[in-house]
Amino acid sequence: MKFRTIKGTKDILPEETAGWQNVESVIRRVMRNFNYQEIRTPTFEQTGLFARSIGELTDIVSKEMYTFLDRSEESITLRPEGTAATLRAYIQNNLGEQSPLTKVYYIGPMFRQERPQAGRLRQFHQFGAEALGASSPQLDVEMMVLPLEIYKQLGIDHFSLKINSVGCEKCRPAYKQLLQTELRKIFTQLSHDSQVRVEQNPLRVLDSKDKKDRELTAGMPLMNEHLCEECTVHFASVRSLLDALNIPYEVDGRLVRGLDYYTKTAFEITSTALGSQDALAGGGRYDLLVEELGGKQTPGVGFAAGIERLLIVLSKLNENKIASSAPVIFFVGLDETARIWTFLKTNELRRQGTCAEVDYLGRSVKSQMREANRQQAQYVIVVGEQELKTKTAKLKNMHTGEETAVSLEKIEIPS
RNA sequence: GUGGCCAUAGUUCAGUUGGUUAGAACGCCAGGUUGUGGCCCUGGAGGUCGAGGGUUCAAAUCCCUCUGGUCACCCCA
Repeated sequence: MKFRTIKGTKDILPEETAGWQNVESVIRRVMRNFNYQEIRTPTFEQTGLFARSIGELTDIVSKEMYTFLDRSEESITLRPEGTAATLRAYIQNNLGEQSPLTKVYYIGPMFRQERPQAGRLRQFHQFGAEALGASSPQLDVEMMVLPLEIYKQLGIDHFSLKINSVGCEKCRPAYKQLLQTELRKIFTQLSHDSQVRVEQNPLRVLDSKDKKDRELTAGMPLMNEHLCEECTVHFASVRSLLDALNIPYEVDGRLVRGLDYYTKTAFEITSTALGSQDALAGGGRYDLLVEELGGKQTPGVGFAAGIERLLIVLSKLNENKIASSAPVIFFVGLDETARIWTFLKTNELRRQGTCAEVDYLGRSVKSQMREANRQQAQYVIVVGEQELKTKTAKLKNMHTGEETAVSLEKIEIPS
């Protein structure tokens, strides 16, 4: 075979699209109910936008981005996530000047050049939301409720929500130093990856998946134990709002997440139905990011969720079985005259809003009937010389096998 | 980026210790009396055995390289 999809990319085939569309429509419906409006940004941006927002030292920026020079030698990157571009659009179009609070959602492909595995692709799809302009913990909670509600409406009830507070510019630096001092004491025993992080991003050491690192850092001070007054209150509000909404969650003091821009709240939703890539959604607050990207100081919160991973969970639970569309009526033409008539009639019905189909391959009656059956057509009308002469035909119900007379002038389909 | 496993019809898989024209099921196509599907029956098409090299009288089968897939590490959606 000459051409294949690029490693880590996939065709979404006709038999799968009904399931995708169903998921997308639930996402859009829930977003609408929560009063979020869709935003669509380009799939590629200036490389600097991502480097600046996500963080130069993160894995995403340092080794996973699809970056290339375009013909004018500008460095371009295929978006690895949705927040950066959304905020860029927010700033560029002065959305903050038009209303004090902006609530938007997006849905579309993202790109990261990682080694593919279960639940991880190089082009994958995310949906997510951002609320810009308010620092209320209510919005932090809304960002958790949104994906949970979408999952619930799709029939998923088993997931776990982990939350943490990663502090702010006031309390994080002091904690960071404290943690670094502790980490340096056990430096030589840490895994290579963690050693690198001790200086660059010590909080991430606590989030290491390495078993030995976990044991070594077991008694270490946690960020959420060293929050400033403002962050403490904020975190407590988030928790009490979750309690009030009866949403089960777990405080995980080690949760940091891989993007540098989070402040205060960080959260993650995981599912045991997934393999080792078990994160279904993640998000958090980013009160410094808009300013970092050149906008006015604006607080914000958001989340992002993977659609492929959601579909994996749904298929494991045997949910989201959406039947693809089938013709309401299938015409069988017997001779050339009838074939032309059925083709024209099919077009007429289609334009009136009925899904109709004919045979285009010049097949036998038996074959045409088989085709109608294969396509799960609801009704079949066989048209030949006789039918065209009398202007009446038999409407066959393919489910019951029953045949009733219909006028070819005015085809009425029982509802 | 590192590692394990895998690669045979459209699909899911068989294929003995290397040995004739590489099989099955499902799917697809066509028939089973003059113009009717589903079940059933009959027949048919469809494979450079991932690619390249090597060992051998002989390779789908053994060895090497590459490519692709998959899972895991790392990280994340």
